[in-house]
Amino acid sequence: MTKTESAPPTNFIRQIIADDLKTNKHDGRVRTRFPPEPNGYLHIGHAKSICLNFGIAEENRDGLCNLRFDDTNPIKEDIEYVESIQADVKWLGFDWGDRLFYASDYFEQLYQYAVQLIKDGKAFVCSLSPDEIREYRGTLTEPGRESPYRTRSVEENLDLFERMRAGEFDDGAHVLRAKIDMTSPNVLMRDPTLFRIKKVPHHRTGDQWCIYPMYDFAHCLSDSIEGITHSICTLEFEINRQLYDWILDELPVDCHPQQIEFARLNLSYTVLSKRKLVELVNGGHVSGWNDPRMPTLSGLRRRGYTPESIRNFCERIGVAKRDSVVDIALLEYSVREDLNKRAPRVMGVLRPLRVVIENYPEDQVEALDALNNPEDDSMGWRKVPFSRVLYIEQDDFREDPPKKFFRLAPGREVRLRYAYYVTCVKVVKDEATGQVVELRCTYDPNTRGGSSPDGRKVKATLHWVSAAHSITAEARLYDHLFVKENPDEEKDVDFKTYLSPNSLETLPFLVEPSLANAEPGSKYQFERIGYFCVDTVDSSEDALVFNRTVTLRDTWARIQKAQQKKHQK
RNA sequence: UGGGGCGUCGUCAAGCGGUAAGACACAGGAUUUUGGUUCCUGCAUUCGGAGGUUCGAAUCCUCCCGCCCCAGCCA
Repeated sequence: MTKTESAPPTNFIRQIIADDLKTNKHDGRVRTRFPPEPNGYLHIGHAKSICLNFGIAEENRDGLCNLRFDDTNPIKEDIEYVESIQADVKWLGFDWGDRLFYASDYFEQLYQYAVQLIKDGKAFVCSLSPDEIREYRGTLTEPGRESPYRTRSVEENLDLFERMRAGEFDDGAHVLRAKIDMTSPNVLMRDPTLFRIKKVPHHRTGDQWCIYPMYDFAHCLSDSIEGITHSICTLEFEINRQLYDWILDELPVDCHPQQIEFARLNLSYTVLSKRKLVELVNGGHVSGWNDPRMPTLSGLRRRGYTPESIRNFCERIGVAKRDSVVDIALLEYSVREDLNKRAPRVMGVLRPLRVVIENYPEDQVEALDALNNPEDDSMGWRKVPFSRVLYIEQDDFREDPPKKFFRLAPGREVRLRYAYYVTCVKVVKDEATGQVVELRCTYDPNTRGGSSPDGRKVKATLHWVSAAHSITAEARLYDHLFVKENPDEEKDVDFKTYLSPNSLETLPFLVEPSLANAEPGSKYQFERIGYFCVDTVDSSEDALVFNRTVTLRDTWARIQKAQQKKHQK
């Protein structure tokens, strides 16, 4: 064996780290962190970042990745989110050990660092109003002007800052600002705000604080305090790097991590911005953060996605700096690949067509053997009841079969999976509508199990369910949330106008009796239909609910599409 | 029109001066008791464009074009 497990594909970040290791830049340490703000649920885009940060730590000897909540804005944050985020990271399969941190753990240190900056004449208390600050900031093409409060003495600044902390002032009365350069072409460097007053209780520190650090101040210092070596973030923070470095350069810290930016994930037919996801939840367009149509980790989990499939997906999409939109087909491919190996096969009928086997004894029932997974014999066999009255899928019968339609048609013989060869001898229609309501068939008793001693072949194998033995469950058929590949392509059109009306279709589902005790969360392949999992929220023992994770690849559907196109020409 | 980034197949993405990996998608074909899986085969004479350097350029230089980000007391 020359190859064991293939190493994760390289990317520019792994290269930087490899180079740093070579030059012993951080004494050979590799320390990353995943720093979510607890103001929403994690989505597949976060998974990319989690896999990157935790993945890099796992790949390197003594590599570690911290989980740190960037909880510097109590107005938006909530304990509900810190809990769901931890659950999601764990579910994905990553472990932060004892390194669960919060920026709020560092509030006192951060305050002291700010005091240091004031003492060094590098920060001042500014009493301009928010509007005035904006005015003074200038524009992208014009330099800003210095605040009239910029020249306050160190003593006055110290006093004011202390009183800000003590709660003597109202929200917005003062802020602490860094003294950098109001003419900088980088607007972020024009005396950025470091602390602001918010008389709001914090989900962890309660009413201990009424001033809270801004992201730019808290993030770099939190990284430094934790001894992070590589601070990996998304592209929009590229311009923040200058400030990140400024703060760490001006303060007496002994760890100055390197910020590295990569492109965030975009996925076709969905949206991945917290703001938009919140909008879908609050607007009632989905049932919640864990609606199986949501690209959130909790939604994907409920939909039936496995952590492995998501990690494989994240590995396949790569990491780079260019904006991109990954085809959702790649995500779907990743679940199918995983579920194909592990999901037991079962049978169920979504749109039933009644079939009566005329030469099968009225009261006879046979328990036929069915293989649980052709990909894995160790998963064993099960019994499936067969009787005179069955249901097959409406799609599996055509009175006038078109070219290349191999399934059942008048006079045609097909195989019922693990059962018998049957031949359609009569089509029963509703007199009023002309609709096919029942098929009369005959079976060949010599084909029990699905093969014929005379070696004759059939072109199709159909799934089926015994009418008297099937269980009626509910199927929830999910499809893309949006009809447009890139729902937020046009700036002047609300992304919600592209919400798909067909993202959820609910149908009764006739399933084989072996499913009677199916556990919530368990995953199955309904043969010839797709992968499903038992819903963890709405399913109960006497009312099973199956969520369709993803369909099987459907070559016949593609042939049909091609034929339709031909006809249109 | 300030600054910071980015442009390689339909979609991601390797490539780091020696003559365009891989994956998904797509199209054929083989095997198949799932039109599933698996397995073959095909799929960028060309790297946003134009010049230049070089024996040799996607890789180096120059100019141009296009896209993204920044003017929260959000992160």
